[in-house]
Amino acid sequence: MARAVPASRRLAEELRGAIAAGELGPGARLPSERVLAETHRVARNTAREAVRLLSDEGLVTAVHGKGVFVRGPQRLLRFGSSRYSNRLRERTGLSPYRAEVAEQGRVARVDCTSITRIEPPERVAVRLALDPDTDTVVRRENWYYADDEPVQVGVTYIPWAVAEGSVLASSANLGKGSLYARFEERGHRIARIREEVSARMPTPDEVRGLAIPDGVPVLDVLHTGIDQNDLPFEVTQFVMRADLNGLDYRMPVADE
Amino acid sequence: MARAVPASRRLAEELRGAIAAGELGPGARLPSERVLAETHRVARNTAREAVRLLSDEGLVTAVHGKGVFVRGPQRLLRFGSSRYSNRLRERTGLSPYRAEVAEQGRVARVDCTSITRIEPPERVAVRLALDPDTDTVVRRENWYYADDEPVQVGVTYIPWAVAEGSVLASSANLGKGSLYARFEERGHRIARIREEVSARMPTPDEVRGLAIPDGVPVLDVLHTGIDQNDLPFEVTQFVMRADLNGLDYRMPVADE
DNA sequence: TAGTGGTCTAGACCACCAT
DNA sequence: TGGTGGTCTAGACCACTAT
Repeated sequence: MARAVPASRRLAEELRGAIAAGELGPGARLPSERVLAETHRVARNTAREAVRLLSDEGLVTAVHGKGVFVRGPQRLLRFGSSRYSNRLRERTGLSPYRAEVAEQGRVARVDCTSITRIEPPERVAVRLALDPDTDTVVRRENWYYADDEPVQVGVTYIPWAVAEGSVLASSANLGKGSLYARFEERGHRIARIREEVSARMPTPDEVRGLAIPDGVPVLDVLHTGIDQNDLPFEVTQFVMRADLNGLDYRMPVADE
Repeated sequence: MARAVPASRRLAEELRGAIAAGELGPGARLPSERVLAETHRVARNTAREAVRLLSDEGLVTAVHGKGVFVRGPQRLLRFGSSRYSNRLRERTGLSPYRAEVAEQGRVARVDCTSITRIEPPERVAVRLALDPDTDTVVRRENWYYADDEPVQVGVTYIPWAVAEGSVLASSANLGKGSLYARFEERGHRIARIREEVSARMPTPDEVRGLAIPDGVPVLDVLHTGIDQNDLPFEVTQFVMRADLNGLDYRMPVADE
């Protein structure tokens, strides 16, 4: 005989089915935990456990005092290599983030919350080909919002030799064309990028800072900008809410 | 006065601190739920809740009957555009997956578990520029293992016009050089790829199939292969355990 | 057999939200 | 004020692992 399926899982499966079948569409409220418990003749904790299973899958979100709601698919902000296109930057004067958010009819905001000079973390030093003991970098922390909702954090590391004496090292306001225009003035025109992508659950700090619901992972992207002379001149670590952001890369395949 | 922090969260924080400080290193066993409950003077359910918070963060894994263990960082299998390199394929005869796994001293295995002919899903049809009502595709499902542990699933869709009459449409065993060598024989040499990356929590099916622990998301990669004439000839959806897989892309930036 | 995590009960009180 | 989710208690029994 088949192993018994726990009541909480059966209830979860039933609700999952209702969501998949569209009986509970995006935004719909689930029956309250107490109602679920009563109708299914289980303790409230058991019904609650079922809801938690769905929440951990990212299917529903609980709102204290209001109820549990079905999450709908959200339109993703899509970022790819084109966001670093020199042409795009020169034509629009818009940062790639602003362009993508505007495209979706939302309001973009970017805050530079801190600029410091530090010793580079190990993995940053490696990618910038710096000596972690003697070289320093400028660390710029940026928060990205869409309609005042935080969607990404980016921490950029710039070798001191590159940033020294420019607004890169001192000012939150970078002026027209933003970051990469300033790099170009310093002799570094972006030619190639490397992006190392992984995904993980957010840390408690990230959950707070980005207001991340249960059951939503983050994309962790380590970006390296490389100039016309094959020199890496900038590393940025992006942490993105995975329910609001995606990546869209187009690239040639090495031939010959 | 500051809002009170629930006991379960305080306990979780304490354990998180012990893990971060290295007092509980990778592989270490946490005190049992009953011991935690007694030493912290809370009910077992409360201690259990604390452990669950850590589990949902991906910091620990519970093993029924044995205990709760600290998860260590695992070495990622890294995949990027180079895996589609024609040169690599021609030089080694190895599939890119096998090459990466071998590099890490692990044993690779790939199983093709099904080959069917179907109407393409909407998003596949769009990327292959097919008519979803009249065109059909060959669907090949592949499971990827490292040391007999499942790490990825890939579902490849190939237009019938491309696959017709070749082993692509019929045989799990593709022969030397594997998939892309066969495409080339059919006149499609891979020139560019597009990869659309997102992350999410796994479905219950994926949890079962890939044996995914709690607190581990998946990378969901929609890959499109494009040939020398700018024709898309293949779409693959990869679902990868995010604790074992990463992506590593290097690409030029559009200039001028 | 003893110890572990997994599930469940039947309560209780608190914090948040709408009316 | 009444309904919602959030937290907690003090038990109970089951399923799995080790010895």
